[in-house]
Amino acid sequence: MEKYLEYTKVFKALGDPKRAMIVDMLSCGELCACMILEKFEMSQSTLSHHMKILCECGLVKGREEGKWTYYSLDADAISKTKQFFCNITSDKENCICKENINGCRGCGENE
Amino acid sequence: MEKYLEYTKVFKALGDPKRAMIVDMLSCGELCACMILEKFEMSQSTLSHHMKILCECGLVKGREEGKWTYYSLDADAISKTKQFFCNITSDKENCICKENINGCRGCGENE
DNA sequence: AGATCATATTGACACTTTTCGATTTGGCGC
DNA sequence: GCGCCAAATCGAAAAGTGTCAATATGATCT
Repeated sequence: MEKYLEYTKVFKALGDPKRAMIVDMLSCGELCACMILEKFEMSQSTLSHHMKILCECGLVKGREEGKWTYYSLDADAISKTKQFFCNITSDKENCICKENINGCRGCGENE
Repeated sequence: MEKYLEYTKVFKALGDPKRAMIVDMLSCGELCACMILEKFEMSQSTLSHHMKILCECGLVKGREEGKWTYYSLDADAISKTKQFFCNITSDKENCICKENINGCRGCGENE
């Protein structure tokens, strides 16, 4: 159950087009906040807020260097997320849907 | 840009732990709504709302049979989503972050 | 030390989302 | 046709989200 919460946080972060674009931008390497800001019509505080969400879910890491902050993707978080997505979308043994659930006549027990 | 919107809708749908669990449940095969409902502490109207969101983003398909509605994952939507996720998280040519952007002194131009 | 620049934080607002109970719709069996 | 069942829709309340301007923080430069 906590596993779901952990990853739904990541999906929630990606569930905003601007944040998804930011991830896309970062996919080729580190960028400082000011560079990301240039590419969006968005106030500086709004960008900072989006970056915080991306960092808090683990997908992005921030590295401070002097007055600048450089952001980059966290490869480990990304591969774990990919795996989680594959997990919840592919067939497996002992899945809930294979249990015999009583009281639901729509599930094939008495037809 | 529309591509982002299309898929962020999917991520938004997965950005709720209960919906992620529902997807997980459906990963092994079709289930009727009543069976899903049994597994959650959630009102019937709330479940119906979640199923609508999952269907609207394309991840899930509903099939009506008599008074029951059976839900299942859409394999095509899933593989496309996986691909989109891989796309925005992996390195590529001509990425924005490789452009030479003026005015941002934090991006390595004058150090 | 004071000015300036890059970010982060705060507070406020509009908008969206989650949730429920109540109602509606449509199928099935008597 | 009538009542029952499964699911969808409606309306409302509470919580969460995206956004901005204003302010705070903290580093660098003169």
